[in-house]
Amino acid sequence: MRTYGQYCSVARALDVVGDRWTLLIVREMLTQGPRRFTDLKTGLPGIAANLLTTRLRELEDVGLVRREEAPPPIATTLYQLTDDGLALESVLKALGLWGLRYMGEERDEDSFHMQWLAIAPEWFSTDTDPSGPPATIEVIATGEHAVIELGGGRIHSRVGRATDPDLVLEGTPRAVLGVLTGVLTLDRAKELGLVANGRLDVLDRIKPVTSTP
Amino acid sequence: MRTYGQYCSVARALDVVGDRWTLLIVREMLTQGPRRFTDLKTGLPGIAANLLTTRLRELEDVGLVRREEAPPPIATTLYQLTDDGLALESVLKALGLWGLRYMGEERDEDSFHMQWLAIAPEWFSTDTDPSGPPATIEVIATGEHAVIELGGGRIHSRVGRATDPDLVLEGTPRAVLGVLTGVLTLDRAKELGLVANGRLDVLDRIKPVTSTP
DNA sequence: CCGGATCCAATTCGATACTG
DNA sequence: CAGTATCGAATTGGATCCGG
Repeated sequence: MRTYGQYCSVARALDVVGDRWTLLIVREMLTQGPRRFTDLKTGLPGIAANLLTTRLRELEDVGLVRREEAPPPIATTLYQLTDDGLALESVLKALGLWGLRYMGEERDEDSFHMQWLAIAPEWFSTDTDPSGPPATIEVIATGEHAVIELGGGRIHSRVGRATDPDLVLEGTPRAVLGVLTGVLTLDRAKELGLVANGRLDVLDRIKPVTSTP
Repeated sequence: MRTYGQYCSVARALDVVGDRWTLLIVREMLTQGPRRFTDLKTGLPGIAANLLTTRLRELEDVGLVRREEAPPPIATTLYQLTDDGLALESVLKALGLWGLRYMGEERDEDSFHMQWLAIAPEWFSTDTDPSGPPATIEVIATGEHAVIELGGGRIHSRVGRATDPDLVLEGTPRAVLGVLTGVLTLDRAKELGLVANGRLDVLDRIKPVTSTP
């Protein structure tokens, strides 16, 4: 772990999590919970196995990750974030919110996992009608499914299928992400191939969070 | 600029600002305003000149930095953040707030600049008495001076000397930072060598911001 | 299959020296 | 002051191999 050698909390933070891949490894465990080595490798297309090994050991050494030997019948080691690791959520939210400005272009070589899209409305959007009735949106992109649930002023999302959703959205990752974060109007998203079936008014409740915390 | 190749806004953000030194270069311009090449190099102890050149060009290419040829008598080029660059403030705040947990240890080899300390109360603390009278704190560490001003619920800080401050704090960077961010009690800081002269009650108005935005 | 370890090529970084 | 040029050191990426 190379250090910047500066007595500054930003530099200190980057000393710990500034290396390549580190924050993306944290993202995986933060949004998915305890993961096996192979799960992490799958969720991080392009990472070399030895580098993942190295990073996990570094994260363990600085106390951001805890490894747990799962008992039989699983009989494998699980990697999970400690409280200090979980506290990085605000950093990932700020980075992801800022990075939304670069989501306008989809590159052909880009990999995609539904969990990256699913977290977007939970982190970057807000329900403008907190006292409104609960609502469920099912999202489909590249054949994968996710569920967005609104209720009590909170937006929660997870990978998987919904039973009896109020609205179903299907399209490219970009089109779906656009409407769920408010950077695309529904009309514009439809021009990009989005198909929406159900109670479209639910979308009016979703607005982007204001940038400055 | 190596890319992670993931359609995820966190990964996209790291594609742009995840390289070594990049966020620290942004920190300099964000907290200090437009800077010359040499100013940046001075504020970033340890960076190689060629790497600074490379990073500045990359930042310019992605539209986060604008270079401006200052007219005579300055006759030099100034580097400043664009609006997209300024929007990284929330990322640096989140990182710096998280990184405070690592400020407990001062390493002998660490470099220190007053501007790194001065930004701390502005970013990581809050005035719990917004309707209280304006107050001025002068801070001295390693021979450098800074001014912290409270008033109207805001905390503002800058490098330099104060005229007629309500309180003067002098000590090691760690001791001063500790009291200004609320991670050290005044008594504990005094044990670490802090000298405080003036209206100590002003310190009671300063509390750490809550972690989650 | 899972969780690595090992090896090697490609890339990036850091230190120093040098220039207009 | 504001960078280039150069070169060795360190890091990263990719492939392969291995014990349970």
